[in-house]
Amino acid sequence: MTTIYEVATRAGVSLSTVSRVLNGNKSVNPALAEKVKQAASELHFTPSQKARSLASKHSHAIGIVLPNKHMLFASHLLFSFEHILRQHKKHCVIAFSHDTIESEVEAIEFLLSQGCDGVFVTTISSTTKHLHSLKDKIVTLSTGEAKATVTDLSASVAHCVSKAHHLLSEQGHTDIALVNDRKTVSQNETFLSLFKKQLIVNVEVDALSDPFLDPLLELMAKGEVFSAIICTNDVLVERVVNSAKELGMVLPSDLSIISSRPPNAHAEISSSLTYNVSSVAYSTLDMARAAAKKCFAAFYDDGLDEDSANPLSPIFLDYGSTAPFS
Amino acid sequence: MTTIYEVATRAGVSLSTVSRVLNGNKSVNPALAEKVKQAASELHFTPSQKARSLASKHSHAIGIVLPNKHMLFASHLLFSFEHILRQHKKHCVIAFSHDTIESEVEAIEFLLSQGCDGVFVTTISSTTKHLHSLKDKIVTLSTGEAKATVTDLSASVAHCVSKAHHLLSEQGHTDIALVNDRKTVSQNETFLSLFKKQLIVNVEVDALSDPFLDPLLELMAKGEVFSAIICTNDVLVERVVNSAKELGMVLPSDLSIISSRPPNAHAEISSSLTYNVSSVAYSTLDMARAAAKKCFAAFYDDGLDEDSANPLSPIFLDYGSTAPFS
DNA sequence: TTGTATGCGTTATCAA
DNA sequence: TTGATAACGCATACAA
Repeated sequence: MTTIYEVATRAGVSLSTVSRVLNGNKSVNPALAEKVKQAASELHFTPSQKARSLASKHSHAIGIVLPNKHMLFASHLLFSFEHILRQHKKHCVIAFSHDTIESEVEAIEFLLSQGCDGVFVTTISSTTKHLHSLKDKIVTLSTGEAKATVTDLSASVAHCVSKAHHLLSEQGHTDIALVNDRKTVSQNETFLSLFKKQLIVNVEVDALSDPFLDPLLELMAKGEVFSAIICTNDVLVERVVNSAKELGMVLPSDLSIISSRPPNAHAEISSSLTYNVSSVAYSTLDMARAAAKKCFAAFYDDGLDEDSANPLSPIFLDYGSTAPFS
Repeated sequence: MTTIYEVATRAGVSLSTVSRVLNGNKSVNPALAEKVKQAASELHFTPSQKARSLASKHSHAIGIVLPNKHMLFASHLLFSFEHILRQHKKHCVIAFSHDTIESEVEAIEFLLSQGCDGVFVTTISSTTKHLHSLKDKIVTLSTGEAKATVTDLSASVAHCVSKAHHLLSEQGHTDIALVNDRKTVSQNETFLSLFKKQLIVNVEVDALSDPFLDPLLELMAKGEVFSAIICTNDVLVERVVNSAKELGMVLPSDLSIISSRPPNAHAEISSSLTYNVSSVAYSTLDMARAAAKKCFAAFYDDGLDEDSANPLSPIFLDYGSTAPFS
């Protein structure tokens, strides 16, 4: 392994000059700088991360806590996250939480003990007192409404529902129904006020195992008319679509259906659906970008500048399952 | 951060004694050792990986190259791999290759430049000359038959086919057919000799897009009888199953069907199948174990001992789609 | 068996 | 602007 010292001798300067040039922050004589760069490239010099992280405060390693082995969503997020990190010459150390708070804490502590500058948690985002002491080393993906005490990436299904509602409203729909399986949404007065109370069906998550559960029929039983439905879950969408077809409805002209994906779901169409459903969801790329930015700001002094100030916002994926109200 | 030196003073010994106790290799006075452990735990001492990796030769970081964002198989492998690594106090740095050789090389070099002791490559496993120089730092998951020049984990679909054949033979089947989409298998004389030539259907991968392709009909057209079929691909299985049902066959009594999964597929049943198909595949846990073992042996002096010498072998997942021949 | 001293390859702090 | 030199926290060869 070639060291900074060898580069120094070859360039005829001291090692501290080399360090300055390579880190490029301090002012150096351009002529010398050129010499150093030349020598460095000739020797194929690669600074030792080991030494570098010992001498400086940072290891340039960022930990990421992943949920479990079925990481459909997380794999996309991880992919983008790693891509961004590598562009900034930082690397990504992973650890799985096994969907429990204890294991999540374990994973975080492990990553930190391994020298990570900080940790990005994509899972439960529990913020126990245990973690409170190292909160400035943690960025979480907060998918709920409850704010954590750590730096978090706020992404919520309520925002998605809101965006979906907005889109439908723009298309002229006034009677919009909500088929909801989220406690967080059903408690969020702000978003619920967008809907007529009668046009909301709340479905318990465990009730989904009942194959006879038919949200569409439940809605119709209320005797109200509606021209569009927002579902917070793909299974619910499937039920509604199938039911609508059985009832002889023509989609989307008779009924606009839109899926409002939770933040930790793909921003991609579900292959199990027989009907392509438009959806409102967060882009994993956007999330990764936002997460990286938060991490850089929290773990390092110099924040990532880039095209700044684009808050995390749901995107609309139009697969033609909504139509203007006529 | 509490250092080894503080532990030393508190325990009333020198720092080298502390180092010895904590690394547990050299002989130390049990009494002193106890003191040191006590002091260490009282101070919540956690050795700095940064310093440790600079002073010693190892960073205790192992890189893993993942294929792409759709990592269905790799996520399971990663999960198990990380679990094993963490048990041995090593951590897992990831990088994605984007399914090209160039990006794979990039990923490997990046991981190595970040100080990883070695890299486990789960993807293309190309072994260009470029990588040959650092072959002792690379373990690959070789899913083909072609041996790489680096340390590799040999896993092949041919082994799976062989195992499937063996299982069916044990059940009394003598006329076994093979529906194959793998070039590597169709060139492997050893395994093909298990089958009667007439009972082999080779399907080009791109031919799978043709919905009228019916391997079962092709087989039957050969005028031979057979009581069992081995498929090297889930799509093929689906075709065979559907076709068999249309022909009025009762599964599995009329026909045993078994899926011989390629090494880089889940060892889980595919949810897209309407019929549960038994399969022969590698367990991702086994693969992770084997990979970890190879990595430890290649990157560190002390190999992982554990229950040694269990070579990677396909497992049988019985979902009842095979029946004894009668 | 234990303690001392040196080195690992950088970054950071001083003088010059 | 540059160059010595001191950390960084630990492992380890060597001396005691």
